[in-house]
This record gives sequence, C-alpha cells and structure tokens, in this order.
Amino acid sequence: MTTVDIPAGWPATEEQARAVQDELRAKTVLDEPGPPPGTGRVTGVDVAYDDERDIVAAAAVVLDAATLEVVAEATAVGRVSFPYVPGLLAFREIPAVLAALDALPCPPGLVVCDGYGRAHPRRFGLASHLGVLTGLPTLGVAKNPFTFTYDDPEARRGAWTPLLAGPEEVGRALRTRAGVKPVFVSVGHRVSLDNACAHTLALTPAYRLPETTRRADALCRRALRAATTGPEVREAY
DNA sequence: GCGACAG
DNA sequence: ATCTTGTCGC
Repeated sequence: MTTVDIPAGWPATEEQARAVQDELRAKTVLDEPGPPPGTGRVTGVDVAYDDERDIVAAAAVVLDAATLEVVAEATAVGRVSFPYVPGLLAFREIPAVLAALDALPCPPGLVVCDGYGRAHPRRFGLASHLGVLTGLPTLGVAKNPFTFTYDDPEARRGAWTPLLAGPEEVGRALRTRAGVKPVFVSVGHRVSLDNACAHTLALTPAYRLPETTRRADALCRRALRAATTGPEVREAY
C-alpha cells in the first residue's frame, strides 16, 4: 500500500475545478473503439472514505478479461482532496486512484470506473478525467442515473435504452441481470459506447455490478479499515 | 430563488 | 460515500 499527497496545483474551489474540466474535456478521445471485450486485462478502481478522519483509500484490481481472475492489485491511502460536489466527483477520487494505478506491477489495460464518463453536466466525468490524465482507455459504470433520464429497458439481461441529457444520448441504461435495476454505462476515453456496454456485460456474469468494481470496492474498504485501525491511528487514543 | 444531484 | 440487524429466499 502506498500513501498519496494532494497534487500541487490541485483545484481548491469549485470554480477552479470546473475550469479544469472545461480545459481537459477537449483532450478526450471518442473515436477509438477500444480493446475487444474478453481479451487482455481489465482494471477496476474504487475509493472509500472516512470523512471523520479525512482519510481516503483507493484500490485498483487487475483482472484477466477472459477468466475474470485477479492478476494484480494495489491500494493507496491519503488525505481527502476535495469535498463531494455533484459534478466534481473526480477531484475527490482521482489523486488516490492515480496512486493506486501507479502502484500496480503491470499495465492496467482498460480501466472501469465507479461513476460516469461522458454522462456528466459538462461531459467530463470521473472516467473521462482519469482517461485523459493517464492516456488509458476508460469507461464508467454507475449505479444511479444522476440527473439523466431513461426509459426502463426490457427485463432480459443485455437489454438497454439510451441515457439522455435532454435530447442527447450520453450513455446507456444497461440491464446486466434479468429483472434487476440496470446500470448506467458511459464512455470515458478511447472506448466506443457499444464496446463499453459489451465490456460491462462481459464483466457481469453473475451480479449487477462489474466484477472489476466489486473487487475494487471490497479492496478499498479493506484498505480504509486497515488505515483506520493501524498503529499510527491507535496511538491517537 | 429552491431543490436535486455519480460517489 | 456512510450510518446499520435481521431477515427472506435461492
């Protein structure tokens, strides 16, 4: 496990953060199909918080895309870098996520984020941001529709409907388990929407959420618990 | 102006 | 995200 510092020049206000998004958005690559589903490696990233102690823990878990077996994993712990503000989630999660990715012993391949990419008020969500910063292909799978609208997809697994920002399709509501609430998929960087959905289905053989995010979620919670129970914290009592 | 709002 | 036990069901 590694420790993270808040990067120099990291936005301190919402206004600065929005300016960063507006500047980086132009670097998003949307015309690449991305790696074929079921091949190479797929990495899940997620973050857990202890706002009380101002601690954040991130995890990156690399899976073999064909077998979904864990190939490598890494965690990072640090200080919370930004408050939670809808639309600015990336500024809260990215420093720790970058550190976890850096700590991996192998290339991450495609990165699956817990949240949105293009489906974002300024079309630059967490997955887009992480993609532009790392150059890696990224996509976002969110559990909630945020401010967007959608029609309920058919009940069968694989069914989907457009996720809409007014008239604009910013992602898809994708059914990963028959009869269960869909997930909300959007493109991050260097991946097509069709491919993003195909990857999401390949990663959900048994549960609603991708194996990548399930693994990363479990790991970052463990890391947070360890950081909160570790020697340096116990001494404070 | 007020409320809603990924995690 | 996080606070949180038991409980219904495959």
